[in-house]
Amino acid sequence: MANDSKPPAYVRKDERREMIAEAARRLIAEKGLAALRTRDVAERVGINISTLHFHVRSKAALLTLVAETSRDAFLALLPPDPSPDRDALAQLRAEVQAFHDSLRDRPELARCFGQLAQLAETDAGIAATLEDFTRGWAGRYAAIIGFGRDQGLFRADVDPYPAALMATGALTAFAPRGPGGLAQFWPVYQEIERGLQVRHVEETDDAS
Amino acid sequence: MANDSKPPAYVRKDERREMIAEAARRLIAEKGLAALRTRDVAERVGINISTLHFHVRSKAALLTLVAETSRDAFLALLPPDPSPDRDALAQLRAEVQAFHDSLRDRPELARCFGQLAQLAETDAGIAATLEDFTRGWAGRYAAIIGFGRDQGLFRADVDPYPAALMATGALTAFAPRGPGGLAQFWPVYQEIERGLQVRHVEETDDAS
DNA sequence: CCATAACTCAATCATTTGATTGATTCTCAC
DNA sequence: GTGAGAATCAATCAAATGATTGAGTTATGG
Repeated sequence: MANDSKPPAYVRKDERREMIAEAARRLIAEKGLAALRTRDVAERVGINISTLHFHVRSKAALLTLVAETSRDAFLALLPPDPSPDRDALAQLRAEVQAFHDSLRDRPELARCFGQLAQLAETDAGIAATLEDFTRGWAGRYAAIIGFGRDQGLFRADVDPYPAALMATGALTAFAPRGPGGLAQFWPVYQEIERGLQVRHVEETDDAS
Repeated sequence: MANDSKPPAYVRKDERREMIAEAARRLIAEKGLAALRTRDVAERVGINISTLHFHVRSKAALLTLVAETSRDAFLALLPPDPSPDRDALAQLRAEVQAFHDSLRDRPELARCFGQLAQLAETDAGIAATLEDFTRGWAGRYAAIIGFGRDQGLFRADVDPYPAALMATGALTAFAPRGPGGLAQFWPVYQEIERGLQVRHVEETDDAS
């Protein structure tokens, strides 16, 4: 035995890069992007700094790698693409459930996005990666909300894209240590859902 | 004349600290917290590094100063405190308008909060400053929404605090260079408002 | 088995960066 | 005016940090 205590010393480039990205992602989520040091990343992976630089040219390249792999990892957690043929409310709930689970099981992902956003100001590549992701993600919500409106489940006067920005924006607020962790996640979602749905019997009997 | 080209060389401690905080705030908003250098702050203020350290003990103290002054500056921009005696919808709109204007006129403030959030993990003082602010800010929305419910303007089944988190979360998403700047700000608010308000005539005539 | 490529590391560099020291200049109460 | 305190700066330090060099070590195709 004694092979579980000794990870393989030699690892293929692709796999090593993934290990490096994962370590960097966690460190960013833990201590913040401002405190990210290439040395710390190497140490967490269990390799020498020069080995890290062999696999990832520079710190900027490392951040690009983190952005791309985080985006891919996050997208892989999403449910099937929106469809007009399925119940929109169920699709919305599945979408939100997937996001909730990602916050619970892989909090580094969403936190990384928040941290990397500050690089978007100066790094065009990261900006593109992030914007593509954000647009695509909100786009899924917009599609579902549009289907729900057409299905008569959601308000007829709902504007899908702004409503999608509202929903994703509200939920994104839970990424960086949400108010009381995830305790308020579902109550907040309940408000989103109630706000979108058609209400059938609502009377104003005390109007002056 | 020629007094507009030569700022006073000697400035009182309080004022200098405010100048330093303002410069740091802008730099954080521009290049991100990760790229903040005490040298750059001093340069922007137009003073020597040692002068900066004379006024602000350390970089950590600088960040604490930035957090506190940003909180104060932001709170000073808010409308009068919520009241059950005034129209809740008008109060909500005033609150959102104030936030919108702060994003437009002093974007450093909201951006700084986002950047400083990453320090909350390790710095308890900054964490407290930020959390106090967030709780208080969302609390205003919760109060207004509660009043609106009691006034019959908002849904009877609205849960004020989660709804407030939904609203502030959705609007906060515009702080770090929102999707297309502030272009989508009011459409998103429209969705929030519609979601909160009571709807009077909504029929389901195609139910199966 | 061997040679080549792929991977790893110890040692080191050149800058950057937060911070200090001690001298200098300005302000203001008296 | 003048002296004491407040504010400023040039010069410098020590540590941190991104990156490189060149010499090992391991895997793999032939």
